[in-house]
Amino acid sequence: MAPITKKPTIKDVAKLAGVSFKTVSRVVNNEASVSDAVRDKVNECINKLNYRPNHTARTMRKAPFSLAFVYDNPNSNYVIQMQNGIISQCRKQGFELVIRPTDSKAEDVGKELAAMIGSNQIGGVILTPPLSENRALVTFLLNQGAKVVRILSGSEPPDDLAPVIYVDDIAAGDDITAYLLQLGHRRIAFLGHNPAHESSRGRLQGYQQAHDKQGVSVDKNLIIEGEFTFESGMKMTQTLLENNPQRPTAIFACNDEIAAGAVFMARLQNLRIPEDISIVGFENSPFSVQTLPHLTTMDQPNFDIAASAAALVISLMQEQKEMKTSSKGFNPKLLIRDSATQPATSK
Amino acid sequence: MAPITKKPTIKDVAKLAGVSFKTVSRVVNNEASVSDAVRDKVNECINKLNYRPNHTARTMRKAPFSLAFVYDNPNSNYVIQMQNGIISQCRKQGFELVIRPTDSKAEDVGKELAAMIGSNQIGGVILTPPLSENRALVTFLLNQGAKVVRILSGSEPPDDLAPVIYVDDIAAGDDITAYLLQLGHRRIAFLGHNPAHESSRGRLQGYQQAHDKQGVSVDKNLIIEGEFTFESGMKMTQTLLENNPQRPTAIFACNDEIAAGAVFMARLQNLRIPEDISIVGFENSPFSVQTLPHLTTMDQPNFDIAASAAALVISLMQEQKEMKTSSKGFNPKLLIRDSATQPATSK
DNA sequence: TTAATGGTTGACAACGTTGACATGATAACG
DNA sequence: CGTTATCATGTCAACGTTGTCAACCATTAA
Repeated sequence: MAPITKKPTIKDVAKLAGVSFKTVSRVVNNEASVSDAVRDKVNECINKLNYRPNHTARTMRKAPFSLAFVYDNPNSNYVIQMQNGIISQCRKQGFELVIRPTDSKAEDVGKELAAMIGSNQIGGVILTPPLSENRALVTFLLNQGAKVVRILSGSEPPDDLAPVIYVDDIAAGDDITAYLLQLGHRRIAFLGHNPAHESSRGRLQGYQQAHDKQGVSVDKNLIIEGEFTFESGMKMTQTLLENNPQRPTAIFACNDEIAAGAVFMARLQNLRIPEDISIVGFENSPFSVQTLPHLTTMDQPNFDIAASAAALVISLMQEQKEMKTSSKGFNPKLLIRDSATQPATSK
Repeated sequence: MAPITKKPTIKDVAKLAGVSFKTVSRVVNNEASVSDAVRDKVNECINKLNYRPNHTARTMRKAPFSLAFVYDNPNSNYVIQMQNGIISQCRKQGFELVIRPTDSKAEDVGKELAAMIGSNQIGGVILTPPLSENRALVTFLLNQGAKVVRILSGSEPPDDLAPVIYVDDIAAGDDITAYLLQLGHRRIAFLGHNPAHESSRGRLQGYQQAHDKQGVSVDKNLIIEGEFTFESGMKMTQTLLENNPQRPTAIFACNDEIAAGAVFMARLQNLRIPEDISIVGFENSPFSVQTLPHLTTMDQPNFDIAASAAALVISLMQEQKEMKTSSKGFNPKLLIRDSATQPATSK
């Protein structure tokens, strides 16, 4: 293809087709009242000139066609999955995505985003935890005139501020704990307790709930605090094994990265998995297949969650109404692989 | 902060300050000939109204202030690091980043990007391997009128098509191999050979080169083909150990993920690291600290590489000249941690 | 035959900004 | 004092598109 000299405009197309540029605009926007003959001729000229409507001019005359994805999350896998989900949806609807990583100083995020909204670059924002838990930020963004969708942990939207895509960590924590209990485990450790972390709280609550349902009591010594990292997973496992001479028969790790660390540490201690100790993860991230054996885990459909959030913001941007009722929930599903089995004693 | 009714424009500021809107424009753009008194008053009014220049209108009148980052890479850590580096630079210079993941079908990428360039959304593109190796794509994008910067493996730019940020994998492969040789290793395995993968080729070449310099011959059986993944790292290690009764004393893994897989598998085979076998990685990714011991590796400054690529595209977009000479090279540096030591025999 | 209808099309302004140019005031110079 | 250069500011068109409204033509109803 030859180098282009200048980008063709709607007027160039109009001249070539012998119609007014307004008619071309009508064709481009698929408006009704254009005769078939004219429509065909215009389309032909558009192709001939390789004309692309100027996104910028369009945005100026109408509304922004871009949305922002704000993340403050050390987990690259999570971010990339979310990002890909959002982009996939954006592409389908002709929207563009602008990325905004941040360093958790929520105030600065607010200012920066306000600048982007104020400058008409973006019309909508998708927030993930922990940013999405910041109600002040949400309110602030709404007041700036942006559409906001939050991705949150919970069994229902916490308020009517803005639509929420929620993931039920309690039910999921319950499910996977129930699975371990049903296998016969009675001493199940919980790795990754973190009161400041919404998902961690939810999963722990589900863990507790499943025990209660079965009338099994929880040994508090088996609940270990830590970060959502591989390294922390190793350390927590070490702590767990050192402090509990009566070894737990199973470990519920709060995410796959912790679980991978737990598998690694357990092997270092010459424990076989799952024969000596069962280990389950959470999220179905790439980490879950970076262990031997592969992890039984909860499959959390991040891509779909993100796509669904994107679809929601876009619909908010298109309709002018508020649609506060359009929240949607996702339930992670148990994904059985090879890292959990019946405890030795019950065999 | 109260909900805003309508975004203030330059004219609102002008009215409030009692000057013409052109003067406000001058203040906003930091142009010279504005008296201090007026400048101060205008700035005051800008703050009072919380005015933000409309990015869209600006883009239309001048040139696009956005660039695209195109990736086709399964490695989330890499993508996120690059992305963060680019964004950090963009932010400094008031540019915006648009993300474009793709599924390696180069032709579609070209079309999509052409559409974005044609519609004036973006003025520049940053390409990473393997997309950046596709000269047809680069030429195509240049012909569309975009500025292009490629990130490539090599010791110098391969051509004058467009500026290149290049990472010298050969020198780096040489460096880390030389380190192992200098420790006394004579049987060093190479994991992750992949002729289709530019970086893999370069690192292997460096590996060979270091051996040649020392007059040490390479045992071809120690060069194992595979993917850049944890799982492949495990498999390659297993193959390596099975096929070589005379065990290598060190492993050079083509990246940290492979190395982590190697560490895991070596442990499964009851090998101590580094006492029984030294293992080094490449990239200094998060994987390099997700093993015990932490990996000696080559530190590849992805963030800085990306920031530098971004700075380059932006300068190309700003200057109208071509700047074909502005390529820049990076050399990964040896990062010594705990996974490599002298071989047992030489102790 | 005339008026009303409905489907196509075009003329023009507008979005918010910057660039080119014009104007007015002040300072510098002979 | 008159002329010119310099600085500060303003006026207006333009970027490429869409919204508003008017105009046109062909058909149908009265």
